[in-house]
Amino acid sequence: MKTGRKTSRKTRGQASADPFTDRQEDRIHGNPGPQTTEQAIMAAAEELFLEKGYDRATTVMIAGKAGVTHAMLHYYFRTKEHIFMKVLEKILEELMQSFRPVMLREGAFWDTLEKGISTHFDFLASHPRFAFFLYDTVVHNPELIDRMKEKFMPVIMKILAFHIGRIREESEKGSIRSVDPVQLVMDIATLNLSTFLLLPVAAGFSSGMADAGWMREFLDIRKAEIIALIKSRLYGDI
Amino acid sequence: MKTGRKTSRKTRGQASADPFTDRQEDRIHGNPGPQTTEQAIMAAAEELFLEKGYDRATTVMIAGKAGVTHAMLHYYFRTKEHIFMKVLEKILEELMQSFRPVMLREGAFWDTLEKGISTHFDFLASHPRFAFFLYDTVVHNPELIDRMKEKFMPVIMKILAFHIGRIREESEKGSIRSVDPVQLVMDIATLNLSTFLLLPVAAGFSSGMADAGWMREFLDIRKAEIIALIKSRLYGDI
DNA sequence: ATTAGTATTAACAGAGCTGTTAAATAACAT
DNA sequence: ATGTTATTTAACAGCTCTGTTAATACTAAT
Repeated sequence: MKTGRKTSRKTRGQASADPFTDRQEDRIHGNPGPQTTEQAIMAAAEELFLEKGYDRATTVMIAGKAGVTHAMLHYYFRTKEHIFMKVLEKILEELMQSFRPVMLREGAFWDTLEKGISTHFDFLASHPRFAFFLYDTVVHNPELIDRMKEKFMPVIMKILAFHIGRIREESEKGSIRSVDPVQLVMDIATLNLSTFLLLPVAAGFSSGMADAGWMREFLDIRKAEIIALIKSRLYGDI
Repeated sequence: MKTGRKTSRKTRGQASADPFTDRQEDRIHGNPGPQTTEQAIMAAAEELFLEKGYDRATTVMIAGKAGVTHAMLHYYFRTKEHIFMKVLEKILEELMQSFRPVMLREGAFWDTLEKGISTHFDFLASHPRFAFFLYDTVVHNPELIDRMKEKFMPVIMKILAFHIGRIREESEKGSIRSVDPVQLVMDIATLNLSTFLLLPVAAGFSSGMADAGWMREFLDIRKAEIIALIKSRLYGDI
């Protein structure tokens, strides 16, 4: 045992021969069992990038969590930036998906808007680190976001334009109070986002955060409060 | 010229002999002129920590901005953490100071609250990087905040308790709508903070951000909107 | 002018991080 | 079995960052 290699080698499904050209497509289909090394690394990367952001999630940590050497990360994804982009793309894709249903609703104005607020909030709740992750990336590695912009900006703009347009109509019609539609959308976005941005801080304040149910309860209250805020802004009453 | 030293050496006022024990107190008094090296480093550190946060503001950069070698930073402050704590303390002190006047007002409820919102907002506006800086530190280097907690937590709690108490009174008295005081304070804090947290993002969206006056105008509108939101939440009307 | 103490620098040490590579091992086709 | 290819590892190279140190320049007091 000259090299000091670990005794047992884990056996995973094999990934494609040359990961960069994807020559062989011998991926296992619906197999829920043992991941390929490539998948294990992706999963670990997603977890760690969300938890720590780009800079503080090191390739060594990611590989460690996936149970391999960090050389494997470079073997399959070549650079840290590469794998980060894959993770980012995946997460943004989920965000877009979660908004699709809202866009199709053409019901009463307030119902649609409330549903939009609620959907946005629920998406963030089901990805509690997303707000932090996105903010951290925008602030510290904006160039990584920039490369995604052309792909996702149009969708975001469409969603914003949709709601802004409807708010403007109602405002002109006089069925809601006169508001600046852009400001109202900003109200909603910042209230929702900052709930999750500041969640760790809020947890620190909460003395009884020992119990697991705390967060669920807190988020329910918070969501109701945000909706009440916006509704009273638009209608006066609740 | 064996050592390759720079030709002209800058002459600054001298700081104390042994900076750690402060043996000599030969600091220049009201002198607004040339800073001591120590002061130059502090000023550069404050600027860079606010701009980039703890991790990305390197000792080399700070010293460079102050016009000296990074060895000087360690000479005067021993470690990066030391100088950071000094900067943090200074900034938090300013924050506390800015709140003092609000605490003394005992006028009508809404006037006091509006003044509180406005003061908080204006403080953030006059330190546009403060929200980012604090958030970045809480998230990435919480241990640095922890060491400040015992000093500043009581003051923060007092301010919060003051407003929460008054909101609760009014709510029970029936002069405002029934609200959860904690949620309302959270509404205010997150609306104000996130305005500045997301300022860079907002600037990116704003097409006409070329003109310098943009930010001033944006912040005025935003502040009015936040106050309107809270007021309509409490009173229905505006 | 000499000297003692202060301020400053260049150079280096040590740590952690990303990315590369040669060699070892496993899987597989023949 | 044998050879070919895919996977994996250990070791290392190069970079950046913090902190230290020995040597040098400056200042002021005598």
